[in-house]
Amino acid sequence: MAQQLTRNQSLVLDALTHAEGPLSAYTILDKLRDHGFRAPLQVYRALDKLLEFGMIHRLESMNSFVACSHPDHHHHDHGVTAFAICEDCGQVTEMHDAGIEERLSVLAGREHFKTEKTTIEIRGHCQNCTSG
Amino acid sequence: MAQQLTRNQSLVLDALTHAEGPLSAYTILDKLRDHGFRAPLQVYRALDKLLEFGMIHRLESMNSFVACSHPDHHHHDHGVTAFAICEDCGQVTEMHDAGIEERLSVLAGREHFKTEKTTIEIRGHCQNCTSG
DNA sequence: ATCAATTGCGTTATGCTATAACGTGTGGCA
DNA sequence: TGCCACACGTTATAGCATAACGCAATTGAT
Ligand SMILES: [Zn+2]
Ligand SMILES: [Zn+2]
Ligand SMILES: [Zn+2]
Ligand SMILES: [Zn+2]
Repeated sequence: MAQQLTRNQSLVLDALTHAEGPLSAYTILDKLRDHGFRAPLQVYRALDKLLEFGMIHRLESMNSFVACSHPDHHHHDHGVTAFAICEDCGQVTEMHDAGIEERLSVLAGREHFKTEKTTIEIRGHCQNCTSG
Repeated sequence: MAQQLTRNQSLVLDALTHAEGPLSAYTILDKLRDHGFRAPLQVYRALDKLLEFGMIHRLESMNSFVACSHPDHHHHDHGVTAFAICEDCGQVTEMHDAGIEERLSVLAGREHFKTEKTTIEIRGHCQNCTSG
C-alpha cells in the first residue's frame, strides 16, 4: 500500500515534511543542492509524482507545496481539501468538511459541471498571529 | 458610485470583458500593443486597480484574470466567489452561495482563523463539453 | 498662486515559476 | 536479444511578476 519512492522523491518529500510551512519548487531546489540537485526539473518531476500519490498538496494561491497533514492515508484522493493559510507566519492548516463538499457538489450540479479537482484556499491570520 | 477608470484601466477591462475566457497578463499585453502598451507593468498596474475595485477576478489556479460577471455591483467585495473553470473550452462561471460562505465561516472559526480572502476554483468540464 | 503629497505612467532590468527537448541508464519482459 | 517503460540529468527556453528609477498630472491645502 505504501508507495515506494525514488531517491529524488524521498528527498523532496522529506524537505516538505520537515519544513515549517509551504515551500516553492525553487526553495526546495536550494535545500537539496547538497544532495546533488542541480536543476528545477529534478524538483518538479518529484513534485508531480508526490502530488499524484496524494502525499503533498499544491497551494495555487502561492505557487508552493506542502506535505499532506494526513500521512496515514496516502490514496490518490482524500476528498475536497480546504487550506487556511496565515499571511503572517505562513502556517497552513488542512481542513476537510463534508458540508462544503456537499454544497459544492450542488453548485456544480446546478451548472451541469463535471468536477475534476477543487481548490479551496483561505488567506488570513491564524490564531497565534491574531491574539498577539 | 461607478469608478472612474484611467485610460489604461479601461483598455485592460475592455480586453477582459470582450474576451471569451480568462486572459493572462501577457496575453492582455499582446492584445493592447496596438493601443500603445509596451511593458508588463502597464498591464499589472491596471489589473491591480481593477481587482481592488472588484471589477475583475484573478484565477489563482491558472494565473489569469476574468471580468466580473456582475458588472452592476462594483463594490469592493461581493462575498465569496466560486469559479467553475472548464478545462476543455476555458469557459468560466462565477457562482455565489450563502451555504458555502456559512460552512467556510464555521471551518475557519473552528481554527480561530481570521479570513481575509477566500479562493474557490473548480476545475472540470462544462455542460457543453460533457454532452458532446 | 504655490507648495507638497498622491497617483498614474513609461522604461529598463531583474527575479521567480514552469516546461520543452534531448540523451542516458536501468529493470522487466516477450 | 530486443523492446518498452520509467526515472534521471542537462541545457535551454517559455511564462509570470515585480523592483527601481524618473517624469507628468492631479489634488488639496496654505
Ligand atoms: Zn492532505
Ligand atoms: Zn500565523
Ligand atoms: Zn464577480
Ligand atoms: Zn467547456
